[in-house]
Amino acid sequence: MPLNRDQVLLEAMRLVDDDGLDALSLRTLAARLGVQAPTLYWHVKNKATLLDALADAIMDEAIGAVSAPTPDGSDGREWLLAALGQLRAAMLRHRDGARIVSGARYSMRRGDFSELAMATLVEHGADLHHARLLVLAGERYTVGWVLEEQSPAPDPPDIDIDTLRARFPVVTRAITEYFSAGRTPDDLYRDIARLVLHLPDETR
Amino acid sequence: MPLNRDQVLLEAMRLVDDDGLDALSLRTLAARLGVQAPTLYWHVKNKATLLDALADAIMDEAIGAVSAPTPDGSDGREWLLAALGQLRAAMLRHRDGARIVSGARYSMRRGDFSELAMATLVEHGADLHHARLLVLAGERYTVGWVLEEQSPAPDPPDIDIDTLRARFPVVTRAITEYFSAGRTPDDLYRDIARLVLHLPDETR
DNA sequence: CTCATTCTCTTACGGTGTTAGAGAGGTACC
DNA sequence: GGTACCTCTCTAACACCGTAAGAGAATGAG
Repeated sequence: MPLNRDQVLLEAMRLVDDDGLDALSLRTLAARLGVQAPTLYWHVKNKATLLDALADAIMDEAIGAVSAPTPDGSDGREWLLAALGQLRAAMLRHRDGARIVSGARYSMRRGDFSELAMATLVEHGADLHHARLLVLAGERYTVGWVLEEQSPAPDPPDIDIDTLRARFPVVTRAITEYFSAGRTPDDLYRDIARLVLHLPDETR
Repeated sequence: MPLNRDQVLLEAMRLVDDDGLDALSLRTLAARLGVQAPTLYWHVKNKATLLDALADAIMDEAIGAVSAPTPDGSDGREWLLAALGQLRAAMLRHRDGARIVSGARYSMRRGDFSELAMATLVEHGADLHHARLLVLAGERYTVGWVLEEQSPAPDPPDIDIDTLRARFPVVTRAITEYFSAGRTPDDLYRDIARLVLHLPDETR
């Protein structure tokens, strides 16, 4: 039974999930599929398009998880908040997910997400101007956020906590205050997203 | 006169500005400095730290360009908007600047920027909670934005305009409407940033 | 039986980051 | 003056990378 493009993509995603984007080479991917590296070129144009396909897959997950638009009277921004949460979740589900999405040279699925979001907002009564600003703000914020969230923490010997406290007093105070109240990174993402979308602050 | 770490960094930045981040290899960098590749290891630990140093340099430009905090009574968010504009400008000044900044494994200067921003906001009377949310929102949005802004447009044969119109009707309508009014990408960034920071809409 | 298609193979090229270690040049000390 | 050290650059090599060219096996159609 011959290899198949979907199997290649699936195994590529597994490899990335296991060992990270930097560990994805055509040779190791081929090895996991029991095949030689140049064979992959039969199924995939080159590595760049493979990465684009991975980005598409992540965006598909996000779009698929977005709930159906709520009834017309409700606030479209609440729906958008949930949609952005699904986008974040889809990227978070895969190691280096945000890097993959943001690194794609062109992904139609990213456009699909924006289209869905803007159209839904307009359906809910937003004018085009605000829909545009809200969706762009939300998307860019979310990608930037997860990019940071997934970047590996520096090695402990590399940096020590007291130096940080001294150099960044306000920042450290701000984050310890936030998390000491039992809140999670998910909460922080959501609280800021609500700010970005001009939804009422739900903190405390 | 022996080579020097600063010259290495300067030439690396020049190379990136000329030919893009993907063209930065230790061999070509060495060649531009009239030296063999392994020589660079005397001045720089490895390529990753070189990239971190480039990110630091960009962040230094941004921090250096940030205006002195305005008098106490004024709105700190207007100051933050200007600071974020300088961050964007610094990344935009260098090819792949946002990729370099977002790819840095750890850059103290990014912390410096956040600290400066949060401290200034607090100085201007914001409480810690809002300072935290505003700064994080603004930074992540800005990095996400410029990352997109600097990603190369796909080749024209690769995608055609009518397909886009059909697939993304609302999005294309939104962006053509925006730019047909004579507005620039700079305006769009700033309009959305004002939304993110809850500053009054200045559009039209 | 033959031909064409589909898929995988081997071989190879030019590039990458990085290591090991030799060696040149200058400076400091005995 | 000799000699030990430090600074900086070199050559040589390793293991890896993405990718191209083209041979060859397997399969199915006419």
